[in-house]
Amino acid sequence: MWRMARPRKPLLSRDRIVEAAGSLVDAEGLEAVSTRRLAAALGVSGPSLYNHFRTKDEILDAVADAVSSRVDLSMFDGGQDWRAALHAWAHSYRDALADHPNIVPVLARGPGRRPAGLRLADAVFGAMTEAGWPAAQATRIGALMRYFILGSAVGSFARGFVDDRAAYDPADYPHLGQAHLLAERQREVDEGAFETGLEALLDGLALQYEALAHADRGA
Amino acid sequence: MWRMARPRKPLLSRDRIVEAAGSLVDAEGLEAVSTRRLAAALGVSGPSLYNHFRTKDEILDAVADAVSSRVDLSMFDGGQDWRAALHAWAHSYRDALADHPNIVPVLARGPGRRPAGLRLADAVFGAMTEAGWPAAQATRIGALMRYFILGSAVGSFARGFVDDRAAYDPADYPHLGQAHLLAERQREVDEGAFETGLEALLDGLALQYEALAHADRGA
DNA sequence: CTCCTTTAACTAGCGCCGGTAGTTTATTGG
DNA sequence: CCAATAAACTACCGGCGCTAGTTAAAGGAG
Repeated sequence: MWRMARPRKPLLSRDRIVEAAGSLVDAEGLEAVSTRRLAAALGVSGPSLYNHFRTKDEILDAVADAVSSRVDLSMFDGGQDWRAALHAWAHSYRDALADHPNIVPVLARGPGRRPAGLRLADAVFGAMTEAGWPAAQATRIGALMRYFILGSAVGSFARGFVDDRAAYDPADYPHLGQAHLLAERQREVDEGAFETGLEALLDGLALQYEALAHADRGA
Repeated sequence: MWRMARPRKPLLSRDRIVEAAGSLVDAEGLEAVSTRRLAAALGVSGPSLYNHFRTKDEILDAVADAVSSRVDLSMFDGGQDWRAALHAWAHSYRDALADHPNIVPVLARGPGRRPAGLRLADAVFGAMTEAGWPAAQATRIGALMRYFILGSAVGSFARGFVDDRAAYDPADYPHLGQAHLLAERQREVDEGAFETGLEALLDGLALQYEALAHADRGA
């Protein structure tokens, strides 16, 4: 028999680990990811992962960052209207998260030091100040957009309901008579609510923006 | 020595367990809660908890539901304006979550079957239809408010930044020169962003509401 | 009051977890 | 060429959620 030591070609790399971890998270959820299972999927023994990452959390952070890095930021480059850019960005952001909903809780731990997360914050802040928003407002816009998008991804509304009429007794919940129907229309409900909320948010911000422009002229 | 069997008075109750679990979550975070640690805090052996709950998740769900149940819903009873009611409700909801941020990820798993979560959904849906919103829109409003509030609680924006100028190299992030300042103004930044976003959301919904009334008159 | 079922505590232990220590051997830099 | 480093391994540690089986008190049925 043979004692396995350092192989001629490395079996692992950070990229390979992140990719396998991402697939596992997508396919089976966050709780299903253990270092042993991940290692097995890579054809390797558990502790080998620790030659490439210091902790399991570091691996998950890298997976989350890979998702963030897929968010399109190009709309902030062109001379696009701030509102249109924000709208396009929000959709790209949400789509990226909706493609990988299981990793969202990790993403929610904060833009922190993950480079792609920071790149998002940087791009939106830069574009808003460029468009004439004061710095304090630009910061708030970055934050509140993140709230809304993250919230829609982490807390699907419709997903929480069960397709079972009996679960929502009208004596307890007088207005939820149709709630069991939400279960089967999950995707549609969540997408509609997202779009409605996004439009409302942007309409409201546009109102603020106009007031700001007025105040400028007045001064 | 003595063999401990059934005590004269029960040492545990669901309420006592939920309360202790809530304190532990608040004080040390979700990951710090293990059934053994929780049991120790209650002066009891680990498996005893399973006489009162089927799983650890059930305990955490109960903690989350207790937080939800602290959200004020009274503003939906009085004949208050839908907008004012929604504003007051959103603040009460956010405050409840901000008081116990560590349990929010559990809450995010969905309004599901947790009774207090359902009560929230029921109240806001009922109030919006009462105010004249069509059912489909009322559902969306409930969902999108949840997105925003949950997102603000689960994904504090400012909390993610580090009070270290060097962490945000202007070569990588040209607009984040002041980002390290966010760390110390965390609370202020998140509260300001929440209020700005909430106002924008409500302003935008009011616009839609007016358009709706117009269409009604037109028909 | 007695007896029997149920209840609420316990101890022992299973399989899995994240992570460490120490070993082996191929690669790489001086 | 040789020393240092790197990348795999095996063996293990303490802690995890949870189950099984035990014990004795509580509570209801006759």
